[in-house]
Amino acid sequence: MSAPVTPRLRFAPSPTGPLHIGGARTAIYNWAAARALGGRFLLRIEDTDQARSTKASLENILESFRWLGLDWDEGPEHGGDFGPYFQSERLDIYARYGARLLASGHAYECFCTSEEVEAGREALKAAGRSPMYDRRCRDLSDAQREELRGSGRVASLRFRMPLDEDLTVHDLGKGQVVVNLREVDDWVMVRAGGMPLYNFACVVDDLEMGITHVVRGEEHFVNGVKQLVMFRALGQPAPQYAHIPLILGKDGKKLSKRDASTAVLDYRDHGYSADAVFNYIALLGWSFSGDQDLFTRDEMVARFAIPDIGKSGAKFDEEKLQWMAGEYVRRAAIDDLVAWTKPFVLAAGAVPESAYASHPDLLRNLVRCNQERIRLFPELPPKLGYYFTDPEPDDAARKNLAKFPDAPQWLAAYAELLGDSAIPPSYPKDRGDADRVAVLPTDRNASLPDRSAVPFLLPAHLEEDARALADRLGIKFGNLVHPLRAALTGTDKGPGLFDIVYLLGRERCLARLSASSR
RNA sequence: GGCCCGUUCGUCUAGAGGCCUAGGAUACAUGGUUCUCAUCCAUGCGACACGGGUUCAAAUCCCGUACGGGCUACCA
Repeated sequence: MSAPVTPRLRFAPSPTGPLHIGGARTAIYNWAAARALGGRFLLRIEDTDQARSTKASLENILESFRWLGLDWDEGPEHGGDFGPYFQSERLDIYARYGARLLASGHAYECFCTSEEVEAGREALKAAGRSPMYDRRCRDLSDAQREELRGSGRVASLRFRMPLDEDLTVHDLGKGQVVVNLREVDDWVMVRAGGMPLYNFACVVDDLEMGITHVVRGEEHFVNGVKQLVMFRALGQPAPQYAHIPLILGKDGKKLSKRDASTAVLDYRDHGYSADAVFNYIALLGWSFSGDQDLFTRDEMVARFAIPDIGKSGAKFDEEKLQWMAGEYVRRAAIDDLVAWTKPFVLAAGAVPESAYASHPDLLRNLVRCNQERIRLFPELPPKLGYYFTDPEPDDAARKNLAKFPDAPQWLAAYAELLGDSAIPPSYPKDRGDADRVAVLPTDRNASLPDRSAVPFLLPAHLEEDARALADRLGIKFGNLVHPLRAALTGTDKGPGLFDIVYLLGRERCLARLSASSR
């Protein structure tokens, strides 16, 4: 009996651009599979294309991982026993494998130039056959090789694929697929310059790093075939591959920038909850259960299995992502939500920065009062501005103010009522315990607390008093509330009006009322 | 062109021969709650691509067609 093998999975991006949604989904599935299997998850950087690899892309990928909550056990910044984890630092290892495959006859030197290979392809195409390398260097004699070398040509290394074989591939994503190997090129393993290419380096690393499962996009299916054959040539077992469909845009084609932001961090910058983005991406091609769309990372790990990944392409639907972002906002712990929205609030200048430190409970209440009214973080600042700056009434507010000629008198009456009431002072004054005593928004189903038990009248008391005032004035409650809201907030929508009065405080309310009833 | 894969409400999906007059979510519509908006609740709208088989029975199995996607680099 052989020893149990620790499952090891990897995500192996090339740092040639920001991490995009599709890559993130692949990463999530590999991560979840590693965790579900009780294995290890590693990050390997495939930077053999020196011309296109950048440091900024690497940083972007790592930051995307951190933001999404994907932790890796081995790789950049974490080390590990199977390093180095940058392919550019593993060149000697590739050289060793290249020599070995050359010696065993599984690889051969090719002296063709790119132009010659391309010309050969064109010729085949013209003859109605599949365009591929014509294999003219496959069976060169030693003498011929020396002659080519002597003429100044530099060899690349090609893999000698079987010429005629039906290979049965067992793919965790696609099931059993029979591939005619004659359809597959003698692919280049090492460039003429000596740099290894993807398929070659990938096999060496997956082997050396003990990778057991690989989940990746189906654009890699044929690569998988090449890699399988190379593992066989090495006499080593290949990982289990799962090739999964791509994420599509609205037009049904591979997701592109035309459809939506494709970079993961754009969603961070646009104020989406990271948990929501993780959850939504995970759902693109995998389902938690028949009737539950929202789940945590731990819940996903508890249920995830590679064969359950869907077989057909999923379209990226930004509307559902937004709904999900809203769900996560509504479920968020208040201190998290305050922290997440803070950069957006400050950037918009909606709240003085010092207020976060001097009036934390006021901030909590302000955010809580809007928690069910926003989906993305940038939606919050416009709803907070009027607590700190006198608003300019919008059209709807103006209309509510002008609807009844008597409204100014009603507002004056309300101002008088407020003037005689015990309500908290306005920011930046010290509001004492006001924002701790009242945890807003007010629960309409809660019973009315005793007035003598609290230092200030609570919103529920204020409402009770306002209803009494409306009765005295002989008007409907709504006729008082609508102009009042307009005068106080400059708009016709928002949290419960008496929560607003409470949060606005005495000075601001009275000032705005006197301005409006003039 | 060749090779490979896929096809359930607009979208994401559940469904692994009878539990399906196909379930959930989103979106949309209507109604309810409320001082507004939002939330929430209720209801509605809406799909097994098509054609043949196999079977007592098919969304589920097989074949074909159509449509869609991927690959076809000295990129990954």
